[in-house]
Amino acid sequence: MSRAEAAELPDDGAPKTPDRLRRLASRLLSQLTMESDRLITEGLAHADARKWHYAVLASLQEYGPVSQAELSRLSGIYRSDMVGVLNELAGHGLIERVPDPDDRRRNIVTIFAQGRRRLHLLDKILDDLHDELLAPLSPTERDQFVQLLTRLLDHHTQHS
Amino acid sequence: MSRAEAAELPDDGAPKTPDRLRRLASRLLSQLTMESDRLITEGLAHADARKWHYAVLASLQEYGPVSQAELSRLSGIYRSDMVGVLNELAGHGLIERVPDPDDRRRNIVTIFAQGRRRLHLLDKILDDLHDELLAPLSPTERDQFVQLLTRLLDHHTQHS
DNA sequence: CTGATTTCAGATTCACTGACATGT
DNA sequence: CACATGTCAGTGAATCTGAAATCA
Repeated sequence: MSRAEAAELPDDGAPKTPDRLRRLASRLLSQLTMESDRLITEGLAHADARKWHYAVLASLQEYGPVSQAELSRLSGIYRSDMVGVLNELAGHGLIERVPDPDDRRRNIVTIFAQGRRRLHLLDKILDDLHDELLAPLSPTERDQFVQLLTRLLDHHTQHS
Repeated sequence: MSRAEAAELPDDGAPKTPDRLRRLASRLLSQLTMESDRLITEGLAHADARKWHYAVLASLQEYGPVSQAELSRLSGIYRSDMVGVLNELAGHGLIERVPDPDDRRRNIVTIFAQGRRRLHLLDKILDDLHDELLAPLSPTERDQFVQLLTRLLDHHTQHS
């Protein structure tokens, strides 16, 4: 903490850390996310899958049959984009979409056995990919990292 | 090392954490980064600035006059997109771009006094925005967070 | 001739909006 | 009437590719 001022003696103040750019949380976040997205997207592509496929299958597995709008909220996909994802999943025989007799606006989406198998496969793939993503961190640090991310995200999704 | 097999016992197995979706580091990262980007972009927009402006000005301040290609490496902007950013900055009288007499392919980019003033302003704005971004974390935790991000990013930019 | 620099023109991807038809 | 759902068409922004002109 003693080497970088002086750049502007009199009235400029600004004793900012020299390489402040490389410590900006927002920049680190977006750069790391780009690497992460690349890694995940490529990894899933080898299995001919996309991350939204996983998000939808996992949500279905966890919450049982739900409407598309509900799925949209659970998985974070826009309801306009959900259509395409479900078309792909249904095209591979992983899910089924049937009209809800109780509320005829809705489609009820159900996961098939084959979809569950697919989910398990993607689970394994994602495990490996996250091992690669978090490689430099110890198990404890990985937990810390996820904890910190979760708290930040919760804070920002609550206030909005 | 002891929890994740057994996935194949009778039929469904799947002892996966129930809300595994919400613990996936990659998902947390991209979701948080979206919030972060929104926050930063909007905040800077109030001062009629973009994040690349800051990145370029900060790089210039730190490394002195450099060529555009060098700036591109330092700030992370693509060479192709650097042109537009520099045009904007030059249009506001914040920087200067002159051909290098020693290597006539290059332009040498220099920051003006007004650019330095602008940089200090953006520094303050970004300080506040990061305070908002990291609000739920204590000072120690913020350091931890930045540390973790840095280590991860270093690891992945080295291996590629 | 290989390779670097600035620049432009365009592709691609993705979150996001708006609107419409249908139904509650 | 206001509001929710599924669908489609399209915008805007940002990353990234490719190539041309100039020069080392």
